[in-house]
Amino acid sequence: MLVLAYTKNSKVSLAVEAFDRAGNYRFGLSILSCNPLLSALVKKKDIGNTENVYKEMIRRRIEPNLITFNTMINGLCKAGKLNKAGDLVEDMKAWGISPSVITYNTLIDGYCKMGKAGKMYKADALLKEMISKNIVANEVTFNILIDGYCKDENVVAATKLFEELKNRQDLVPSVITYNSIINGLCHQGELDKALSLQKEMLASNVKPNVVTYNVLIDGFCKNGMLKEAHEVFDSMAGQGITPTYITYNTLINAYCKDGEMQEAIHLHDSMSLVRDVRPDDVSTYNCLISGFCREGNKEGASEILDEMKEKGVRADLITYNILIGALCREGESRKAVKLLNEMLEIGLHPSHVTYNMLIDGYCREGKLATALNMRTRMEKDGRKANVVTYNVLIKGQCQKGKMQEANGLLNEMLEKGLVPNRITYDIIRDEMMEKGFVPDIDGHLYGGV
DNA sequence: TTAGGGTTAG
Repeated sequence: MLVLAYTKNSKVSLAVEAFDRAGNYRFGLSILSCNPLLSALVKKKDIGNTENVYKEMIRRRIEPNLITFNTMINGLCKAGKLNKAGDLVEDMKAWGISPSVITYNTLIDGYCKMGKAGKMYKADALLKEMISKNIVANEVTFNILIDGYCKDENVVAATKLFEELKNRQDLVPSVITYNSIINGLCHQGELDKALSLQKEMLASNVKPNVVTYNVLIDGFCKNGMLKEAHEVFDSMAGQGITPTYITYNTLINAYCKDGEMQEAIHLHDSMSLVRDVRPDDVSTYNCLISGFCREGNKEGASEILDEMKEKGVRADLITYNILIGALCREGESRKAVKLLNEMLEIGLHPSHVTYNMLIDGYCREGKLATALNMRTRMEKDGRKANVVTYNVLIKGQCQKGKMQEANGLLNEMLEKGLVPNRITYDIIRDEMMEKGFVPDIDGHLYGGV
């Protein structure tokens, strides 16, 4: 009972401890406590403990049910462990449990959100497999695929599914469907189409929500139409929609990127006048710090940091990343490493972004050996080198004229199954080919050059 | 089980 009580009170680590103790004292633990605990751990993105609790459940012969498997598969997908998630589908069958529409939706979403080429092909294959097993796709299935195609910059495929959904007798598009497709259109710069879909929502009795407005505001901002973005923002009140801190962050960030720090600060100040909007979220401060750093205004940035301290708002991973990035770009990698150590001291786990910026910082200063040491440190910290890491290192080697070393890194990256992106090709073209060096790597790379 | 903002390489 203790496990469930702690889980319900969001005391997840205490719940895990109670779960462990329950094993030793042989207290009865039922699936009714285990499933919520697994679900809470997944929500906390604590995949390590999620997997441990699951293994322990099996060891203690607590029989998993459909919800257990769906929760586990969701957790593994969110952690990017798609293969393990697939294995669990086989496990559940062995337990005599058939995958449900939720199982398939979860897996399809996992593939949709994976950053790999051809992921939508895999997602579509899963959809076909699901249909072949007479499991009927629901509105969520459509939403997941529509969003996946939009993020894959294939709005045509997304629109096709959207039309299919509208033609179905048993299903209707929801606000989430519309938001996904409006977001996709915004990213393609098709603001007119996005706005007409917003009108279509009203005609179909689907009420736009704050996300709809956030997406439109961001769309206008990212297409350099700040005035129009502000107009959408101003129109919210008339529709009875209250902006959230995300709405403000979107606009504040756009003004920061436009170099209009005055307007950004003004917006931040005005947040405190709106009911239910917290002006002291760390993410809003991050927008402002990033804005000041971008224009090289150190005083501005430290004023914001001081204000955060005054108000008791703690810097997070992204705050540190912004500051580390700024120092690295200014050739102050040593100071940046001090911040890296500081974040470790206060218990913040540096991300790929943190390490990649530091590696890039050293490369910019021509300190290639130190850059490679930083990669070692990164991997010791459990962050595997990714495409950005290799791009940065390859460029660093090229700029020092070390073409064989650059080529070696390129091969290494391909051997690890990392997929080169547009920037990799730009580096090869601009740095390698330009210097008359022909990359001595296997054929599949040339397709994109 | 699904949608929105803030940090990296050009």
